[in-house]
Amino acid sequence: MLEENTDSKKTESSLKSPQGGALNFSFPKKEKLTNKKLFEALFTEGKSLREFPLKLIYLKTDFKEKVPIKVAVVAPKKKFKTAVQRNRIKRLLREAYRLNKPLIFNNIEGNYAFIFLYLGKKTPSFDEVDSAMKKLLGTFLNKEFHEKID
RNA sequence: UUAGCAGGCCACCUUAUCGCUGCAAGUAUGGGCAACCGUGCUUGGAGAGGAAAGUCCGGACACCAAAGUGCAGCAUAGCGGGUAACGCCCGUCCGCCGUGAGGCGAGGACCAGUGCAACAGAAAGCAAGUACAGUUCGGCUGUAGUGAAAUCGGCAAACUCUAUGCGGUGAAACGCCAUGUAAACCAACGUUUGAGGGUUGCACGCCCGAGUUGGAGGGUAGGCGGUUGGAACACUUGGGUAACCAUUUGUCUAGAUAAAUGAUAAGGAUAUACAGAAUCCGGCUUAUGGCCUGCUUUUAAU
RNA sequence: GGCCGCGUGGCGCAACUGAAUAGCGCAUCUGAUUACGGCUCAGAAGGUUGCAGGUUUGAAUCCUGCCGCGGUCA
Repeated sequence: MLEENTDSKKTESSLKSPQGGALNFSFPKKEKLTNKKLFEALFTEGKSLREFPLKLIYLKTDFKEKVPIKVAVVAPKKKFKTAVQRNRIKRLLREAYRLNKPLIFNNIEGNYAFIFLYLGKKTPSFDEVDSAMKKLLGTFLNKEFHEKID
């Protein structure tokens, strides 16, 4: 089932998938993580993966909304003092996630909450964030998804 | 052109694709007698700043069931004007700085009272008195020496006085809805002869008042309104030295809530400073790229 | 978003009612003592008082503006 989906990513059949479509690059409000309790749970119980300059904290949960993943993005205030820098980083992370969504959206079962942390010291370019995001999502899939199959 | 002074303006732009947040219209669907409301899709149009910042002043607005009186406290300080108001702005006098264009100034009062003055110096504020000279011979006058200041005063960004102003708390204000033990249990005090609470730091006064406080144990920390049309912006004419005021016509110009402006490609120039609204305005201060205009000096370099 | 508080040698503090030399403890360095080290004793170095202005004869202290850090709220 899942392998078929990855193979037929760019075909028309996957566009009609009930989960929102493989080529759906949208990032609506539903897919944002807003619950305070979930945040706390993530920081205490969540597992983490690193791919410099990014860090992913994730946790398997259930939501009321029919969305597979909820995502939040963090830029630390200690390293980046101005709001402009923090906004810039958060926008880049969000954009990178949005464009790489199809990598994981069709290969996942259940609900996950994600937090992306930025660990670098300087404001990055989009290419850096994008490549790191791709690697990070790949390792996430390998860990969670293949371990379960085995 | 370089240096300096003052004032004003702009804040990379255009197109395409993908994406985000409100608004309007249409449409599908669910609910409702209906008005409408929720969700999805499509189209159209809008979407951070000159400082949005610091939170340093001044207001609007909201609440405090008296928001009252007195004391305390705080702020301002030539004079005149502007303003909703101000510690802001304009004009002007004076003082200081600069060759100059110009800039800066908490700039009332020590003949109301209290206080302060290290070192040096004979003496630093009930006075006392060195040396020399002069002399109308009166411990009268001058000079020297110390010091910021020597019988003349100085210092109120010393207490203070004078004049004027200020009630307090800030959108996490405040109103409504939802959720949930729970009109649960134990102890103390009390029900008009009043426990306790509210009311500005204190006192008085005033108001509310049948519950309040503590223990043990537990619940929610969500949604809607406030929330963007305003001391608004642009322009016409008139008044005023100016700040500004009056007036004509026109425009609608962000409303997020883990928090909306980004990515990619192409072109103009190849590079883009400081920096992100959070209730809203008027200022001040600080950060910062570039352009334009007028003026100043020696006429120094071309 | 609002409201408070604090900045003094490397660290923790004092001097804040203006007075010329900014003090104390720990740590550091040098010497003495010891076979060596510690303890102890003697001595030394280390400060733009967070920064910049102002008032004053004189500022860590008073005033103004910045910078940094911390706390608090329904």
